[in-house]
Amino acid sequence: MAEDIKKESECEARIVHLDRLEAVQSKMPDEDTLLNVAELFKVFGDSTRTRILSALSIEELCVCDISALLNMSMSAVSHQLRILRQTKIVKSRREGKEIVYSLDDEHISELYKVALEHLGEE
Amino acid sequence: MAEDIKKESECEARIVHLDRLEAVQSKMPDEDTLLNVAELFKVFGDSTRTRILSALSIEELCVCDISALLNMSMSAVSHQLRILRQTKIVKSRREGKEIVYSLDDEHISELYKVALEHLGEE
DNA sequence: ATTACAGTTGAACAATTGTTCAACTGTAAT
DNA sequence: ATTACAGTTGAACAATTGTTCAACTGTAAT
Repeated sequence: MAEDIKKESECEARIVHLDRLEAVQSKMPDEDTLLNVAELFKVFGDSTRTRILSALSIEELCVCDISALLNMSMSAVSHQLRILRQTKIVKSRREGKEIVYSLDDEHISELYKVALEHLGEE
Repeated sequence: MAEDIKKESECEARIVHLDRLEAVQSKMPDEDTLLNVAELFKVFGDSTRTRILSALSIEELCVCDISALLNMSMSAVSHQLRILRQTKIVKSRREGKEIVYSLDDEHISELYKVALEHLGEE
């Protein structure tokens, strides 16, 4: 309904094409889904994390290795790995003193590949 | 007792698996490419921008419409559209008093779709 | 028991970022 | 010329975020 849109109490916006708006609104995914999409992309949207994912898409690595590879402190890497772990993008297992990280899902490297393709073509 | 214990370089990291590291390093894309990937994802990684892209993937819209759809000020929307324009993700054209925005590239909606799929399966 | 190592974690800080506000531009109609 | 509208833009502010630092945990070897 137009009720959802037309609510100028706080919003200053005027509706120019009401028909279009209603069509678009009915076809859009719900708010929650879009929030999740944004959240997923946000995790990918940091160069440290992108580099970690790029490395892990080739081979599993321990924190120490990643730290050396990126030339960053283990602490900094560990903080980022926590974010990747919490969003189910990487998983970890202990192996003696080391903790080995790998991608949690093959979907992840696909997303990464699609982005690379997009960049490669312009 | 001034004993000089500290003698390491800037990076504290030790290399644990030199062989692995070299293999991974040679297979990783160059620094610049990874930066671009991160930059692209970063643009997608904001819920306002994700919602704009979701809407534009259905139909082209003017700023006023988007503003009403998202229930946000035109200024806020315009700021985000500028970022999307600068990264070649959307394009705009003037039509009378309005400025109509649309997706610049079909790749964009594909990336968006892959992300939706990923979320749908867990 | 003690030591060394690999990694984690919270607090603190600096840098980045999204939205608001106010002033502005360009177009169309009066 | 003036007015109204659709949109843009820079400065300012608050909120978020990435890295450092220091203290900590867990495992393995002495």
